[in-house]
Amino acid sequence: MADVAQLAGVSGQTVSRVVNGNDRVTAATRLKVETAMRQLGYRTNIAARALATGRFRTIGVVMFNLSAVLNVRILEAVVTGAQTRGYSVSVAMVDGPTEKDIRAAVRGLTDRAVDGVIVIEARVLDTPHLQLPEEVPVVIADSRAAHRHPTFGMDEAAGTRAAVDHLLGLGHATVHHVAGPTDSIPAQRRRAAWQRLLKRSGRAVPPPVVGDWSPQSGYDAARRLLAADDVTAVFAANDQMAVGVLRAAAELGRRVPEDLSVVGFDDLDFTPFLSPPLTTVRQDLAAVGRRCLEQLIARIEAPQGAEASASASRFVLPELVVRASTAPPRR
Amino acid sequence: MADVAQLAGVSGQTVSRVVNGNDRVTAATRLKVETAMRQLGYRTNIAARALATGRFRTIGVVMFNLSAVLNVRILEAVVTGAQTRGYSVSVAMVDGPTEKDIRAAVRGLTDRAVDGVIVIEARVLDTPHLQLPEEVPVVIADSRAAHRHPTFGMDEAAGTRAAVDHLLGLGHATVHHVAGPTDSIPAQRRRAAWQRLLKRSGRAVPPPVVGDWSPQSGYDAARRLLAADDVTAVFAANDQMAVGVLRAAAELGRRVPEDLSVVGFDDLDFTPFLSPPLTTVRQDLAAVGRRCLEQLIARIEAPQGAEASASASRFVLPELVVRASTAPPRR
DNA sequence: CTGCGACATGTTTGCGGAAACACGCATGAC
DNA sequence: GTCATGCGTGTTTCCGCAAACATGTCGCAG
Repeated sequence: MADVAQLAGVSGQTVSRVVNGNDRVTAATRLKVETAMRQLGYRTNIAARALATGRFRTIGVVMFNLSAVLNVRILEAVVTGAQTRGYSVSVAMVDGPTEKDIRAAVRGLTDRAVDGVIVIEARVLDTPHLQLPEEVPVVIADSRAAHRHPTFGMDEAAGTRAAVDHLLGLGHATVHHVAGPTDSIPAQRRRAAWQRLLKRSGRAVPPPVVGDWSPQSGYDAARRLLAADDVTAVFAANDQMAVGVLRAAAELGRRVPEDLSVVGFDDLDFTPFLSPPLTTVRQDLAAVGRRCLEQLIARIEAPQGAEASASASRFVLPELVVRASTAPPRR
Repeated sequence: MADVAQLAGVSGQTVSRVVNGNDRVTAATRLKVETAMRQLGYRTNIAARALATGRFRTIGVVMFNLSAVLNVRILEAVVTGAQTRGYSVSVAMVDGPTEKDIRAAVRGLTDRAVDGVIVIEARVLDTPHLQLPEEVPVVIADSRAAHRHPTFGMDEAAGTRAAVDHLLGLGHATVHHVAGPTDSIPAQRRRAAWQRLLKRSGRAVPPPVVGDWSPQSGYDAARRLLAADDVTAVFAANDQMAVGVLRAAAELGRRVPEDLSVVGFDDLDFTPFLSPPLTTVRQDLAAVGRRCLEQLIARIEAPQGAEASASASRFVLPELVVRASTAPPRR
């Protein structure tokens, strides 16, 4: 910076002013400085700026794993959004499902210099109310609102209702459920909603079979489920497991949808091309990512009193996509 | 830091020594300092450290998009690896496929303070030899070696050979190809290898149908391909498109594998559960990510003369997984 | 008993930029 | 004509840490 200042015949402070946009600088001096910067290939050192300002223009994202396609979609939305707002994104992965692990990850990130943190899918076992250190603003991408921080997510109950009502409306006596892992919040909520809906309709609530989101676990679950031959409708907590269910049905000679209706969750890109095309629940995860980011940046840039802006609806509504894997039960 | 120093009754420099590990500090003073740090909740300010040392302990990753599952696997490996080595990871997404776009992204990253950059899938249209600014070490995750920077990737030719040889060995007269987009390097290489292999075996080389990696494009391609009824074997450049092929075959009444053999590429987690389970080529992308990271960190930490360590094999060998979507042609 | 090292610790300085303040000059009101 | 005002620019200082060098202390050999 000093070199630029000297070449342009001004003080370093003036260079700083030019770099940071329009403080009052004459067009002439601005031009001189800009020319000098270009000649010298000047790049501002962001460590120095961060040291002086206390801001990093970086946000941290905490994730549990990147195998879950849906979480990646949130990440993608956050990264692209952040980029256009002039922020960069630091990604951290956390191993365990406890609040302690998350806290460690967030600490690692704040040590590492971020202005704010987004936690994607707060899969916490040990506490229902995630509370993180207050050093920087935190926003959580999750489907329950119980955290101490602003939270955005899907309306899991609405998605589940769409699926269950669809099957019930088709005439099925009840709906069996292949659930996600018990330490996953979305899985918990889908399962709870499924149970509540069946009860409310006065249907039998068969014991759910728990999977781990993987196709293999869906397959295993279905093998167990389909041992009984009165099962006519299965709601899987995600599409991957639904694929496993479809496979098990094929192996057991149960035709879908004639003998068995199957509904998934997520609407992954290949689901329309399965045999049969899968009826599933579509979620707009990118919207969740975008909202998290907006909220976070709002908090970062308006340190106090930014609470008011919590107006935007916190939960995105999913949408049932009916394809060919569901039909009325044969009688 | 000054507060800690005062509380511990030592100089700031000694605190710095304790924080940065084992310079020679007495166990006693180390203990005093550590106690003081804990009492005060001291966290080292990494901006200041970066300013003083010129190092950021951050690496940047440039990606084209996060929809491609395989690229995400590389990212995941890089993030976890970096974390254990004490580095954090900054992700940048680049929109366009040209070298200019990539260069802009890398610049953005270096402006943003990274010690090195990993470029995942250098999808470049305008130049076969990607060359990036030399300010920091760059490593490329790609399946061709022509870049000016260390490169790690899959052996696309070997994977393609496994698939094509398998089909030819089964007795198919030739193999049709659903290719990936023309601006993708892996797609180009798979297509070129496929063509070369057919020629070398003296087989007819049918015109490939180009898709965009999506299941939909695979479906469309197969509809076109299967209009002719002498097609007995299809090699799709990725699993997603293979799913589309499977679907099209089902709709057209072609049984797989009796009437049509299909091979995919990637071995996504759900492929064993398709109907029929898909024969495909498995790639260990995590290994690619790990090697890129190792190489990059080696370069970062040994600024000069690190060239010698290019010994590790640059291309990971994929592996054919034979399942139920391939069979000898009916005669 | 002296002197030399080795080692633990303190002091000084600088990394590159921005905030706070100081300064000089032109302008306009009285 | 004098003085407050506003604006562009320069000066000083500090952000928090680590590198380089300086200092003090102790042990041990001669």
